[in-house]
Amino acid sequence: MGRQRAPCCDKTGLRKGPWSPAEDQKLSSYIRAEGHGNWRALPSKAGLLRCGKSCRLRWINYLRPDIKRGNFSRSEEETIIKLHESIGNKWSKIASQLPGRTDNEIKNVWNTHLKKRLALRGSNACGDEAKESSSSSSSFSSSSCSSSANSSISYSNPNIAEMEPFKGTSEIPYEQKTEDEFCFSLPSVFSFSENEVHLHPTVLEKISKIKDDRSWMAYLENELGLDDNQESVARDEVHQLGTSSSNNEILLEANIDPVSMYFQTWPSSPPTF
DNA sequence: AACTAACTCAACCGCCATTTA
DNA sequence: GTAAATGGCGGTTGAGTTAGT
Repeated sequence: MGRQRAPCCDKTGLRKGPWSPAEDQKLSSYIRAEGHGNWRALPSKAGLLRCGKSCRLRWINYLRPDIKRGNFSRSEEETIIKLHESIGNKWSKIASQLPGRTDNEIKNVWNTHLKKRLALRGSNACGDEAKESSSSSSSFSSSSCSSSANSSISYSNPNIAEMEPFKGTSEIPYEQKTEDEFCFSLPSVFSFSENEVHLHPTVLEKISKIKDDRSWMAYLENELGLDDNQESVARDEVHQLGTSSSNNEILLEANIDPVSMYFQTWPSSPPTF
């Protein structure tokens, strides 16, 4: 420790910055054919003008076939929050509990959404938190209100290896006590277990947007003292949306190979329909 | 329509841990 | 046992995008 070391590679003549489709294709096809082996040696073997580290990162964070893209589900967010509470910024360990998610992605979600949300939790009541999380671009909102009420997971469990996997769905009855609880429970109404259906990221994004919009509208209507029936109406609409068989069919139809989708749609953004 | 601020996320950097010679 | 090589991790940055004025 503390000893001097050479840089990971000679950076002269190496490309930096965003990866081009051709580079992705080279890297991807090389690793599929040969495996990555020695990362440092890989770029020259694969014909890439990139640092080995850069290749590794690109593969792990983007090209790996089992990568899951799209917004984080409510259960994923809760998992992150709870694991972070237990082990701190151990992103790779947290990522190991979330198949298909990368440490980098989790770190980004934490820094952009979850950290702020928890900060608000500390200073505000649940109502304010609902506003924040509903305006977030992240898919579902989690909250101390809902998670503490519905989770049996110990927050301070020091032994992560023994931690139970979190349920992808949680049953929340419609008889919520407050509008806040109702708003927080909305995402659960939609929780299609990811073990049951494989949703395309773009579909997930659309659904989460609908959910966010509706829960936010329901919240606003209550905050503004609009028709008392609004909440139940919104609740019914939400329920219908979440349980409609036609929606499920649409989602099932969206089971598309993410790798092939990726190579069909450059630049590196989630594919669009 | 133009400008600015805020946000997102892919990628880089540097350090630490582990493996190898 | 030691030093070098390599892999992996977490923090940070900055370009691109979106939202607000």
